[in-house]
Amino acid sequence: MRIATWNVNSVKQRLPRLLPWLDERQPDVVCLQETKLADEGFVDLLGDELAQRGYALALHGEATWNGVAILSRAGLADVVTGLPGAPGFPHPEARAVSASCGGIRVVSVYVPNGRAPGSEHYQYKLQWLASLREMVAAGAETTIVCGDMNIAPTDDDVFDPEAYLGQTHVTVPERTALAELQALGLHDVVRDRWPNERVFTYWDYRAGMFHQDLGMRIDLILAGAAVASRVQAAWVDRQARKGRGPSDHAPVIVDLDEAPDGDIGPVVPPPSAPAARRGTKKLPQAK
DNA sequence: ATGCCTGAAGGGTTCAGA
Repeated sequence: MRIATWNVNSVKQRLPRLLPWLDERQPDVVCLQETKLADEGFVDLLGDELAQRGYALALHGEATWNGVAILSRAGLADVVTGLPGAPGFPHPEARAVSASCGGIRVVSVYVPNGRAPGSEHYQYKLQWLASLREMVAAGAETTIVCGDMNIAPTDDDVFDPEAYLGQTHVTVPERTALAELQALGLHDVVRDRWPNERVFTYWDYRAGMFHQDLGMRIDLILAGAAVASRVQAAWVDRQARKGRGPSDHAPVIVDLDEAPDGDIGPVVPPPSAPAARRGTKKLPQAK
């Protein structure tokens, strides 16, 4: 089974990239973030296209901002929108949706940005993460949390730690909140697979940041033990960040072996070649 | 000089993003 997560930065703007990407990568489950569309608009825009490809939808969107979804052709049951008890800003925002897909509890999350350390939005981010942890704690073993965490787990996950001093995404409280979530038994499958590689998932649109590979790794797939033990491959699909009209985030993809009980296997054989491996050469750092 | 892009809302500009 192939599971992917992608912050598309507007599903409406990304349609010309999203549909070909689905056809090429053939994910069985897709977690989307920043859909920026209410559920009715989502269905009107691409409900038919997704149905043709065999995907069932779990949507939790709103107009203009945020918005998450799960697309699945590996089963879709027990959909829960939002996080129980999660704070709002000031009202609850569309930042989480969960569903059971092929025996796995899949959670698609778009963690609040935080804006500035110490700000109201930053406190909101930390409280929201505590609510996420509480929900996942109910069954972490068979859960996979996928999405834009808006936290770089370590300094190895940013192109230049000094460039982010005093900013969100790298502060100790944020990293602690992420570590507490992972302490439930969730494995960071991409870092586990590529422990010493330069791996990013987000590059700012401006100033040729992608071209220079000046990015951050903030989109994560965190798998409970029963899921992590099945990981065959885990990688960032940098191809999707190239070319015309990309999102500023790249998809993250994980392939799982069949469950030991034969619960579900891949519906379509996954493509053979992941994105080209990159070298480990250190690149010039931004000023 | 965080607002060098991008997207959204709504209007001839502002806010948000990380």
